[in-house]
Amino acid sequence: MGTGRSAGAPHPNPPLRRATIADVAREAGTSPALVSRFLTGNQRVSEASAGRIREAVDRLGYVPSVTARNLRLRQTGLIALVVPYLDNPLYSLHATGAERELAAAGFLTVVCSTRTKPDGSYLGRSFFDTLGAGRVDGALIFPYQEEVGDLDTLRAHGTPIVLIDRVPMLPDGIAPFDAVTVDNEGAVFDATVRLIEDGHRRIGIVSLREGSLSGTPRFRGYRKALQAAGIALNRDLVALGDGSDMGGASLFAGLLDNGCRPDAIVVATTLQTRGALDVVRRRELQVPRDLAVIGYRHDQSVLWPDIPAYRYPGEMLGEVAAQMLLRRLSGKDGGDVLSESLGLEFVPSSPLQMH
Amino acid sequence: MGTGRSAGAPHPNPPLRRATIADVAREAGTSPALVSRFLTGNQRVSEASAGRIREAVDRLGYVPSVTARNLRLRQTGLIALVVPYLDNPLYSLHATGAERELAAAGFLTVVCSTRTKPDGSYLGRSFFDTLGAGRVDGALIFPYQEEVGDLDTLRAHGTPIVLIDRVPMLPDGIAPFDAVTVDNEGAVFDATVRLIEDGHRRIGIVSLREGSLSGTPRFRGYRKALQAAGIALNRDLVALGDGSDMGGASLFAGLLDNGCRPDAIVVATTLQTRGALDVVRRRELQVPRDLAVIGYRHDQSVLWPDIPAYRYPGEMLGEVAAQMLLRRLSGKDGGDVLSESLGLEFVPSSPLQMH
DNA sequence: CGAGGAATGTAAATCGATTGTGAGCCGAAG
DNA sequence: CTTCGGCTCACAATCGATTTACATTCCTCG
Repeated sequence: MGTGRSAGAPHPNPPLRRATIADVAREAGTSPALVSRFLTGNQRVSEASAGRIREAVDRLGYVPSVTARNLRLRQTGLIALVVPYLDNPLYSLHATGAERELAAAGFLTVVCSTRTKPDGSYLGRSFFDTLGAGRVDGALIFPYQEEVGDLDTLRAHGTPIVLIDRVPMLPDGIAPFDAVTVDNEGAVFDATVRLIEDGHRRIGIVSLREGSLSGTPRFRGYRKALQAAGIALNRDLVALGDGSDMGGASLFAGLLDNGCRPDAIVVATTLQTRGALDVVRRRELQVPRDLAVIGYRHDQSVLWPDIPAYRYPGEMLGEVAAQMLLRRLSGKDGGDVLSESLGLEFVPSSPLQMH
Repeated sequence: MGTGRSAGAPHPNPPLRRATIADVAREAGTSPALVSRFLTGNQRVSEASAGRIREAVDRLGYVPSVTARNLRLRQTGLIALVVPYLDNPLYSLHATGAERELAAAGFLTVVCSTRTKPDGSYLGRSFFDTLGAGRVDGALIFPYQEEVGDLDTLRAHGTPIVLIDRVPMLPDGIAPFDAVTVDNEGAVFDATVRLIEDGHRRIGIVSLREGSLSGTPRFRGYRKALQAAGIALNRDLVALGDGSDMGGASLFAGLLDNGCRPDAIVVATTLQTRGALDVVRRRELQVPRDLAVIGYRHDQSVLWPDIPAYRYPGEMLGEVAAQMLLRRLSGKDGGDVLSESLGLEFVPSSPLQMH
């Protein structure tokens, strides 16, 4: 068998060689170990050495190699933020909140859109594979139904995960994932109750398909509120479907046109609210005179006409999820699943109203 | 001096040890080198070995360590996307476009908001320091004036950079950075010309402060169009200032109220357009009957009332910038600065109009 | 049958930082 | 004067993959 006397790769990529910890050690007349200890603060170093090292460091302009550090420490300093796509204010709000927290803790945020294909279809698990390969230290995930199986892939790799907004059903019951959710049931319940208290009886709802991750709780809130008030559920007043603004517009228009004559409508997502308001404007309806409407909104949405709405706490969602993940990474928490639910604030009227 | 017979750190973080390339080699009865060669495809491997390696790989569920690979190859597979903040549709559009391209090329996108402090002030260069530390292979940067000095810090580290949207002036002239910019001058020029052709003479403009990175070209477009038509510049018709929607609203309202009686107004940013339209609605102006307005928009903005506007190519901006960076990383390009300017498409009316 | 060359394979050095183990040195205690 | 304990510090192993420089085969051809 071969003996290979003097082999080794000299310089695969020799451009400007940055100073290494060894250079610093040499410059300071000490050993790499000591430099490392001084820099990380993991061990006391005599004032004399400390001074010499400090000097050497800025004489050489030394900056430690994060990659080398990562290899040794078996970590990456990266957190993945997995969302369907970023060009929706909702998700960029998540990103904003999460990134702020993570950056403060010294982590970089990697964004991963799972639906960037032109037709908006799912990218597939290849995606989670790259993430699972020790590529990131943890992940914040806004789950879609399709991702469920792949989530398990990731977890099998031991990557800590926090779910954002909703928690999907796994075939075998509830998924034991940490999660920060939103109390959509509560908001829709509250909205419906408000309308009832205002004297409305024929209350319609525009929301997401029942059975979908986000649709079910919303519809449940609606149903419970009616029930509590002793109002019978009228299927004609229920318009569930596509969550886009287009979808919201046609569902809303459908309610106005199918002869059920609602005197109030709850629109249960931000995009659908946008679409619904478009219909309101186009038909020149007077709200709330002709029809009372309560919608959903986030901080970036401009509501016109200016209807009351429940504010989706997007940024805080990202923030809280990040904090939860950081806690988990610190290993402070036991084995029990963490979970938190955020409420939606009722905003009587939109804030961009003063001039 | 010490002799240290048997030292070494056993396992700083011993949880579930993933299979390494050495394990695969052992399992396949060959050497790590060969496995590496097979996996990277850098060298032909006999069909026999290939088969055994393939088998070993999936028997062990081996996934290469990206970190180790990165250390050896002196790279990170990471591209930073530096924007002021993400909770503005504009920037999330950049992110969308960039991320799609980068992901396709096997890079992860790291988002870095430079203005996440509660008061929206600049995070400071500490930020660029972490990036410069070989933390990323390249960066896409949406530059603000304040970042200019720090940009140089980054470049000194040798990190390839592509600027998005605008290129800042450096104290010593033009910055030799690759960049993808937007032809704002052209758009505003075009808008003004359109209004002139429609017979308007008292044409106002709402835009950003002159002298600011983005304000100057816009105002220049406006000025040139007037000049070309032989119309004198009336300072009363010029409202430059804050770029937020609030700012746009008050600048726009100012033009209506300062006695200059404009019969048309160009609003030169997306946010300001949003604010201006808010004023239009509030005062129940009929556009374009009472006043002609041409604005800016991006794919996510809903314009109401429905005025013509120039579409800011946010997503494409991110896309093109990413492609440019990838080209630069591939080393194909020479030393000359790359530069590309994207036009703004004129949209006579907003697309979300059918139902 | 032996030389020459292509095809495959292997050992070991390397990327750059972290850390267990023990060596050297000092002053204090016996 | 010896010994012990406490501080500093240095050595070398390690994280896991890549790659150079050889070593081995295996053919083919003179």
